[in-house]
Amino acid sequence: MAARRRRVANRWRRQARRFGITALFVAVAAGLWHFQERELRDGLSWQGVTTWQELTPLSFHRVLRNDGFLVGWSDVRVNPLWVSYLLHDVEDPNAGPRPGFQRDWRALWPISPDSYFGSGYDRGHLAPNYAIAAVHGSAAQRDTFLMSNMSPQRPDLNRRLWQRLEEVVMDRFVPRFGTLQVITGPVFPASFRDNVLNRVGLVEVPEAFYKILVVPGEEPRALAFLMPQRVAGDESLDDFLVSIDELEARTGLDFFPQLPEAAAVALEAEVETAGWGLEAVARLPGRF
DNA sequence: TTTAATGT
Repeated sequence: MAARRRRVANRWRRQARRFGITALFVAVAAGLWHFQERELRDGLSWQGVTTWQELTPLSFHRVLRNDGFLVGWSDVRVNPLWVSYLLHDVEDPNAGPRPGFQRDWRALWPISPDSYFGSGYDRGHLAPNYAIAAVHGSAAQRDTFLMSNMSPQRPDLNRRLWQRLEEVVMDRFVPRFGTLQVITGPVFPASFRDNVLNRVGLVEVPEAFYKILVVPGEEPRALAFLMPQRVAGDESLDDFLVSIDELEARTGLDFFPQLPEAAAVALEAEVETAGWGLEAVARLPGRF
């Protein structure tokens, strides 16, 4: 009788030890994953990964790590709230042929490549095809065609004004400064009714789009644009300059959470165009 | 320098 009780107790002890070892292994593996993931994210962002100022259902998002860029994906708005990437000067910039749009299976909702069909909106890249492909290669280029990198854009914005801005960034600013951190994304209407109803299928339609350019360094400089959906397309780019503070107020995001307060004030409070040579490129004609 | 994308 006593021998049998001892056998049972021993079996339980062995089970407990086995469970403990498994739990320890899982904890260590999760810790290693977390540490490595944080390193990889930090390598794709300047002064910290963009996050919300206050956590609400509309500001909640999760970070999708792609080849060459990060996406702050919202399953509530069914949009990227921001994308973040680095561009640097390359010898012979060129991109392969456009690989075609793909569903992103990490998204909660089924957003297929044809889900904008007949809506009157373009599948607008946030992380751009050409610049990402030229700097980060063809695997990164394929990732820019994931539907998690798209937001509904009016054709006159996407193909004209926004395209001109993307071209100036890659062809003028990147060679001029060597390295550029870019954060870009949509701005949504304040009206809850629009948030719920103004959608292409499941995808909420933004009212505007922002793009932030930062030249990293001891004394970083930044330029920020806010462009509405309805544009003619041939406007001067400097018509759309805003401060980063204004974009943080409109989006509820903190774009550079590790930037010290004094540096943030210097960089974000005012529109400062000195040194960018914007006047020379603000009216360059579109490609299409 | 076809770096945007639709609809056929």
